[in-house]
Amino acid sequence: MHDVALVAGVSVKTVSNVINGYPHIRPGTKQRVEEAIDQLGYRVNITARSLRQGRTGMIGLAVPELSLPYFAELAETIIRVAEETGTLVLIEQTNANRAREIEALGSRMRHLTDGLIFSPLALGQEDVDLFAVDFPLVLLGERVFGGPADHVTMDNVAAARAATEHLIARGRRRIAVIGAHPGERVGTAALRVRGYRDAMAAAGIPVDERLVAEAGAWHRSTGDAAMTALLDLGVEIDAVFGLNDAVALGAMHALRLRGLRVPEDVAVIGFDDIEEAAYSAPTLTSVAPGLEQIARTAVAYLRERIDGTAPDAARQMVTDFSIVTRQSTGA
Amino acid sequence: MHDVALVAGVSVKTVSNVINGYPHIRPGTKQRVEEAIDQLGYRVNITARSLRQGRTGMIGLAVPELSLPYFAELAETIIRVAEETGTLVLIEQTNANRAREIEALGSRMRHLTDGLIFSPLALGQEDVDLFAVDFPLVLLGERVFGGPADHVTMDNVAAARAATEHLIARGRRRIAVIGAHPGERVGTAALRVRGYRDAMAAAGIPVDERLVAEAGAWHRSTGDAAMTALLDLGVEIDAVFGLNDAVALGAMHALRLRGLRVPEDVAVIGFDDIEEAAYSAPTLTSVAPGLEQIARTAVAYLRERIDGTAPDAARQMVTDFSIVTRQSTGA
DNA sequence: TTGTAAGCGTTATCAT
DNA sequence: ATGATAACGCTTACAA
Repeated sequence: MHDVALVAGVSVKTVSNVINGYPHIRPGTKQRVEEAIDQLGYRVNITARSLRQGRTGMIGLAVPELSLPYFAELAETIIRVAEETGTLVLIEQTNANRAREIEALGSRMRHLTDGLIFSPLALGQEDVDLFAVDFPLVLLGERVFGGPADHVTMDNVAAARAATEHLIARGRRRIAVIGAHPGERVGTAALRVRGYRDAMAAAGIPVDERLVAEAGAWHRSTGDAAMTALLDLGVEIDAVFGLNDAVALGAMHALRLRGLRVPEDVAVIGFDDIEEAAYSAPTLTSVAPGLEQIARTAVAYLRERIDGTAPDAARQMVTDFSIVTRQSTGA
Repeated sequence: MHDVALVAGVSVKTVSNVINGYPHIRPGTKQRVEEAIDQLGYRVNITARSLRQGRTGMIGLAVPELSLPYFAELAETIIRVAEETGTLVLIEQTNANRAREIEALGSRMRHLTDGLIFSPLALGQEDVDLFAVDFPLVLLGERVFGGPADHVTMDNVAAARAATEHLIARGRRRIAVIGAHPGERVGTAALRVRGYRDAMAAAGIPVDERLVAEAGAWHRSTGDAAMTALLDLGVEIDAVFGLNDAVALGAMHALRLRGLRVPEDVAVIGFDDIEEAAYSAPTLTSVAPGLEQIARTAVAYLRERIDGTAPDAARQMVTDFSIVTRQSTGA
């Protein structure tokens, strides 16, 4: 910058003014500076600017793992949306590990990012105080409610209820749930199971507790295993509600191995509407969470916190959902 | 840091020494400093350190899009591996767009990262000069060979040949290829098609050019479309080689719609061995590229360039591959 | 409209 | 073994 000033015959301050679009500059001066910048191939040093301004222009995104399609799609969307305001995204993978999630709230990425979008999977309601941090924070998901940070979530109970009603409307009554977390009060699993129970109760169908199957981590493999265990029980099943698409896809895999047809013998619905759902065999009906809306809201909330234009009180945004009907439930 | 020095009764330099593990410090001094750090909750300001050292401890990763499973898994692995040496990863999505890929080589991320791992999809051999940059760069993939930067690639010709031989060994002769890029000389598609032709020639099977189907972007949707077009031609087909797993999965989807059974009527093999391949219906045989090795090599190469311990000449590493046999070819 | 000077929080140099 | 001081490259008061 010093060199540019020298070449243009101005001071560094004027160079800085030109770079930052300060309006009151004589056109001739501006042009000379810009020529000097081109001539020298000068680029501002973001690190120095960050140090001076106390901001880096980066935000953090803490997710369990990018190899989980939902989080890959979430990251893709957040990076794309953040870029619209010139914000870069630093991704941290927590592996849904408690210690790593706690670390994400105070790690090295702090002081390097202006704020954090955090999707916890191990921390829960009992850890709510950990989210009272002194930097801009937006929480995603359903592990924590009423916490001290902005929160973007969806109405999981209503969405799960709608998913279950979708199955009931197609004549299914022996509906299994895969992915429950027994003992959990809040949290995605608990809320979705509650929605399932609500729908069953409203339809007057008693819930066979054997059909509520646990699966800790929501992967294809755990869905596969849980479904297999369920089939081994020998209980009658005519539908499956996978608490996310991965377990639903794993469950379909297990059903296929047993020679059961989807949807003729067993209808299957998932949750997340990942891209894969549109290409699985059969294609998978799923609850679409509106990723774009989630991402836009989260980035906007965080931006407002960073800029200091947000209200003091923590906000909560409940995003929309819809059901995308595909072959696995008879489309 | 100033405050810590004050509390510990030492100079800032000593605090810095303690933080950076400088060996010649009296144990008592060290302890006082550490206590002061704890007491004040002090954390070093990475931005200031970066400014002073001229390094940020971050590297860039430019990929087409995280919602493509292969690149999500690649990003997952690179982030994990980089973390082992305390390196953070800033991801940039180029959307396989030429302008954005060029920008990735000179964007704002420069000056903010110590180097770049770049997987180009639009730039090719004719752009080789663009890769002669003045910062540490490691290229991934097969778009460019003999360029001025370190390069991690696999032997695509051999791998594609092995994939084709896998099909031939199972008695298939009418083998379609999906995902060709006509007119391309180097580049992933061209190399894999060459491997296919080599295998066919070695087995004495003439190549029916109608079976070499184009698909520009390698998505499930384009694989689906290309397969459908191929079936519309009415040519006989008993196997499909999808040039990546996404097109192979899309092709399986199209086959299914036409009532063709995999593998009985048509065997299918893919490329990349993404996690989904193990759970598709049927499960998909695929060429596994050894992601961990690719990631480790790329990060190590970049690290050595950054540290100045790499040789002057550009290096090229050819990573291993293997074929994972699954149901789609009769496992 | 432009320039001067201070300072962001570190680390490197050089003393001591 | 530790300290004083000068940078790193930029932006922001404030002055002119």
